[in-house]
Amino acid sequence: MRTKDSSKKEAIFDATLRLITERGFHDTPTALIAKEAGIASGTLYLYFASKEKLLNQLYLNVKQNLTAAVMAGYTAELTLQEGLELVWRNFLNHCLANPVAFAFIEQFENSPLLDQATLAMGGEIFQPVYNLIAEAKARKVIKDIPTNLLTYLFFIPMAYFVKQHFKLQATPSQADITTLFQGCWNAIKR
Amino acid sequence: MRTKDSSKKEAIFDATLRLITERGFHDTPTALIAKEAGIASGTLYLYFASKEKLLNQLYLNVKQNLTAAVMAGYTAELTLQEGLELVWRNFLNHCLANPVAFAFIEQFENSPLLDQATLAMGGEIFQPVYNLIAEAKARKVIKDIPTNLLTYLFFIPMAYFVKQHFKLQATPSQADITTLFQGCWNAIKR
Amino acid sequence: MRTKDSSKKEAIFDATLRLITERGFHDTPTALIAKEAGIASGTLYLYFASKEKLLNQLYLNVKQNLTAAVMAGYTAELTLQEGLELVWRNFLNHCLANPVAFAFIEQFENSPLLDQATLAMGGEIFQPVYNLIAEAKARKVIKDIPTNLLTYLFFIPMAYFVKQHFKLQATPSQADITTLFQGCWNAIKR
Amino acid sequence: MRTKDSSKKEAIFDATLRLITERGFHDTPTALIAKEAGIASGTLYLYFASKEKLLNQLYLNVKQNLTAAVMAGYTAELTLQEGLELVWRNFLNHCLANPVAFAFIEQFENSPLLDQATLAMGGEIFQPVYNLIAEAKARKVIKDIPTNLLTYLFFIPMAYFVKQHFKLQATPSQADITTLFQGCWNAIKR
DNA sequence: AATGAATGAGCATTCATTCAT
DNA sequence: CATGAATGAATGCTCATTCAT
Repeated sequence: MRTKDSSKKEAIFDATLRLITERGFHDTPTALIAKEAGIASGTLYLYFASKEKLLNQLYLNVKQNLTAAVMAGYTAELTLQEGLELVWRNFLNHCLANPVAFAFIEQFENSPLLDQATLAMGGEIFQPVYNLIAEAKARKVIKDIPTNLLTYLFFIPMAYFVKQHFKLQATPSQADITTLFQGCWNAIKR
Repeated sequence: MRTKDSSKKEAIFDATLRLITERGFHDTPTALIAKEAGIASGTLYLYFASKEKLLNQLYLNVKQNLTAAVMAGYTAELTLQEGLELVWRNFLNHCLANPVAFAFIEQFENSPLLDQATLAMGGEIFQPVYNLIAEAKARKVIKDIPTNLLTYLFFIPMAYFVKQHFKLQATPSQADITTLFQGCWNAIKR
Repeated sequence: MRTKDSSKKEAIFDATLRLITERGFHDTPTALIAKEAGIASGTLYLYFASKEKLLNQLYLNVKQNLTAAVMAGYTAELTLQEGLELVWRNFLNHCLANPVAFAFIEQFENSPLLDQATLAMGGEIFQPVYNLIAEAKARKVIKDIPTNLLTYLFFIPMAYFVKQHFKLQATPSQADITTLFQGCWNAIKR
Repeated sequence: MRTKDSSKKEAIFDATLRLITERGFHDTPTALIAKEAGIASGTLYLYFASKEKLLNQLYLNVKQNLTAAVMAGYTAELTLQEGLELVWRNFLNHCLANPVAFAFIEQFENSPLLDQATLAMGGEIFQPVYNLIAEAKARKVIKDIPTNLLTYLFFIPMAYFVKQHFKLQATPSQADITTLFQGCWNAIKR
């Protein structure tokens, strides 16, 4: 008996991520995913119940990695403002370093394949970041307005910025990044 | 007066828009679009060379309507700050009033079906809005930073805000809208 | 005493019989049979060369049990007429008590999976019953017509009767049973 | 526009009937049915919603033909006994002439693919035959026992007889047929 | 002997597009 | 112009069977 290798799950995730962002959900047959992952087409169904389930699990996996990267290096030693900037830059850097992952999240969140349960879990994954925002608000470092609005103002322009660069296959300049951060910060600071 | 042709094209656009946002690209067969548009399935191909072309043309059409709505009511009498707020609120209101159209733009921009030529034309359509931003920048009403960054900071959080409300089927409060506008404005103002 | 092997074979037979009659041939994967039998999917192939072989062997096994039950209690003390009635009622009772087994025989005999060799062996298994018929014929208790016709006339209406009751999940009344026996008997008696 | 030809439905029925009885339900892919029917694989779905629906409709069609054949030539001029014999022989002759159709009915009635609605309709189709039996009973030509039992006693042995001959690819003798009829008649006559 | 992960051929069904009418 | 029947390539998924452990 061969043992069910968890590395195989990773291989499937990798192949899927690459193919989906290159070709879209449609036009990415499971047979192709399997081939790229180096397994037989049927084997995929040993690890995932359906293509849809695979995609949803991949989404969670990618989002988990994103959150981990975003919170990396955060310690209580940092001031809240420093912490927020760290998080903002971590987010940006992770997206730039993993444009495929980020493109997938964007694409999948706008797709009917994302099921409600996964959406909910995806929200929870991001909780650490929301907590940081909430604390900064409580400590009066940033404006006292709804947390979701703070998130939109602080992160979304940057996310869109990254997406545009990915689409155009361009690399953003440090100057632009700093300018953008200033703008995002001004939007929420006290 | 519309010719017979263009009215049929409109019918196809309408049907497509509704179906796509309800069911997604992948679950919207051309046969269904034709049926909803009140024509035979083959007739669709007299007006559009392929499903992909139809979608790209629809995208342009929707974006055109959005731009028109965004610039509605703008006159030289307004100060630039007043003009920007008008434009911002027009954008928001149009999206809220046409959530289907907006959802389609979002979904399509994150899809590999959007071809490069259409993407470029879509950018041009929005030119009037960019011009306003550029002028405000030149007149030192807002920061002197790249126009694209200004656009992201000023519009994108609001667009995302609308999208979230659409997903949750909720109506945003006037208070949130005003708060959000303040944030967007703070991000770009001098 | 059963060896370890034969008990496993029995377990496979039991599981197959139950599953096939519940779900039909086409919806009963070998993997499920193995699971229900408490063995690994590969193990099944240590006992049977293929699914088809398993089914054919099961058919023989079930038919053997049926024949044994049908002849149970038969002794030389009985008159031939009494013997035939005993056999007829044994048949009916066994089928009612084992509707799953009977349904399987019916289903399998009408399936292309039944191979010629098995069909022939199945006929031989029933030989004791044919012998009884033949003897009754020789002793002029029943009509002097081909034995196979006698079998059809005497048994088949009852078999069909049981099948209908199984399909409708109903239990036949004693009155109907007696009436039916009278009919079957009238068909063959001198 | 090509017109939806009803002869195509017939062609599909014919091809299905032949293939199913030759190879069984499994091992008869829709693609093969289509090929044999001289149409493209997708075309089949223009005429039948699914393979299962096709099979159920075919069953009804075949049963209808059987009933029509069974009642052929029946007139009020005949005595009830003559009528019953006509019907019995019609049944036999139709089955012998259309062994494929008969094998299909048998196979399908023992399959989980037969849906409840079709089963019910199939019963109704046979109503004329039941009526004849009921009338003969009322007129005291045959025994006063439940109609279903009369049907089993009168028809089922013959049906089984035909099935055996079909399986063995043999042709029954006139002598056997007459003998069998005598038996069936004795089973139900007053 | 036993396991169960792995295989890959095979199948029902869909759908963008074509074309005879 | 318009129709909708016809096409057939493509796809997600199943399952009997094999084989490394």
